[in-house]
Amino acid sequence: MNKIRTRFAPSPTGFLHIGGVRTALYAWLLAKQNKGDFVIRIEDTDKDREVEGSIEHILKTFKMLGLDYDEGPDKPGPFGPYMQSERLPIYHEWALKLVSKGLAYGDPFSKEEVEGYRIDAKQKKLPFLYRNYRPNKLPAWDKSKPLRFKSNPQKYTWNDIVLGQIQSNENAIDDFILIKSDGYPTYNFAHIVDDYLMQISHVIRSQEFIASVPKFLNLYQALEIEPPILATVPAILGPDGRKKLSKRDNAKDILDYLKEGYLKEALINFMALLGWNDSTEQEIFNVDQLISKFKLSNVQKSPAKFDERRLVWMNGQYIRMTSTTELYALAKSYWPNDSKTFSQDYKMAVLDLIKERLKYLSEIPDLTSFFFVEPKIDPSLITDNKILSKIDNQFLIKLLELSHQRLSKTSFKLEEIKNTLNDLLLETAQKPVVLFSLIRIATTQSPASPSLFETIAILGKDKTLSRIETQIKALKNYE
RNA sequence: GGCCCCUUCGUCUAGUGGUCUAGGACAUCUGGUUCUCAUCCAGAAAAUCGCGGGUUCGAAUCCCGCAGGGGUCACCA
Repeated sequence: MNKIRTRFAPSPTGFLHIGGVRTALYAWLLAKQNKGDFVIRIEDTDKDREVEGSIEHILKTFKMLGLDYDEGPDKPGPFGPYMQSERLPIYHEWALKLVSKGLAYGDPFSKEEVEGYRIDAKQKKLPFLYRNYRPNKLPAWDKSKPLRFKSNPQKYTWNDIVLGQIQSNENAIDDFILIKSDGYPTYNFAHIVDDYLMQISHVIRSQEFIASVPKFLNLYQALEIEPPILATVPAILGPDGRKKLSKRDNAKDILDYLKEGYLKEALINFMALLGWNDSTEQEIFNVDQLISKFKLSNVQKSPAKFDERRLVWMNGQYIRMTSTTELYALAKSYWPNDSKTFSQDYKMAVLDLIKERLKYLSEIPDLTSFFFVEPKIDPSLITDNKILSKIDNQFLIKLLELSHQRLSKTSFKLEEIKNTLNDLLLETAQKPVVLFSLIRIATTQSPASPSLFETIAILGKDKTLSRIETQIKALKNYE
């Protein structure tokens, strides 16, 4: 059996979103699973649509996700170059093969004329078929006009690993353009030549190409080459479920997810599961498991809507599975500026504490600011608190004073803090909801924060006590 | 309009003729975990399997129609 070689062939028109990367991921998984090759080929045959910097951006996305490629524009291999714009002579050579066989001809019509035919067909509610207008005597190609393929309409039945058997009729076949008048090939032509020359075994692509497959099959026949194995992955729809995810609307750059602190393993797991599962109830798969379990034949036929909440959940799962040491390394660039002067041990302890409520790393500053900066007193935390607001101010002050006094006598080890405050609970006959909430507010000035004992243990004795003092003063000022 | 593809809880999905009065996960709701938020745990609600016929003792699963959705019909990929 020939080596399995898959490819991802983006055009450099911007960034990659969930949909694009998922298609690439499936191709990558298949290659890895079979010890094959994964190739990146840049389809830059439309100079008008090209966006500056896209290629670097796309390659960076692969690198950041850890989806390594064996050959690509910046990774030469035996079948290069991997930029279509650098392969123009190859396409011309193949085009001439068709010309010499009488299977390609110079387009005799102007753009306007073709457009006229198209409108005419539309008005008559007929499919527009260029071949109906094809002259009997094929015009020669002088390269100032596009080169068209002389199609040979017929029915096709082919097998798609995901979709199964697909049939088409003659109407799906038409004379399409092989080489544009600017000398660049069209996608329809270039990808077929390249996939063949690059010995691609499996072409995995998204659904919008399915309608063109009969045309491709017709061209393979004319070129007398074998088509690769085809697999069509379903589209990914936007959250509204109406249309497929697109850059125009809501789709986000994968690199942005990475920047926000989504872990690459979570992103990969999530994308893999958007349209694939291994027929079990397992939801969390590490990359190795994905490689060994992935099967194209298990890919869903119907399109899936992208629900970011599931991604958020999954990222949380991965954050919790990651050791704090590892997470600390990943989180380096996310700490707030004010944390600069604090030690690694301190930050590590903070991270360990907030880890279980972290959804993505860019939440770190919001969740941790009070560990690094003296928080501003926020009176509403008490006045808006259902229970504390009903308690007499004097009594709150007294509780804080007692807490201050008792805590000041301890060594501030976690166990001791715990015992001391529990004792105070008994002594003052207060419920945790009163005493602990009060101290928590005094020390964090935050509506939500990690558990009290751990929080103040990390904060340390000095800061804890001074913040309680500050709160007492503030309460006294309300008098 | 032609051609092609798709159709199970709000969402991602399991399911390949009987074990399905349809399972899991996300989201939602409720309760528990000495304080808030979260985590975790337990539980609830949530799909008459797009609709209509058929085949069969028996269908989400097979067949036929229909409907809805999507894609495509570029000198874009």
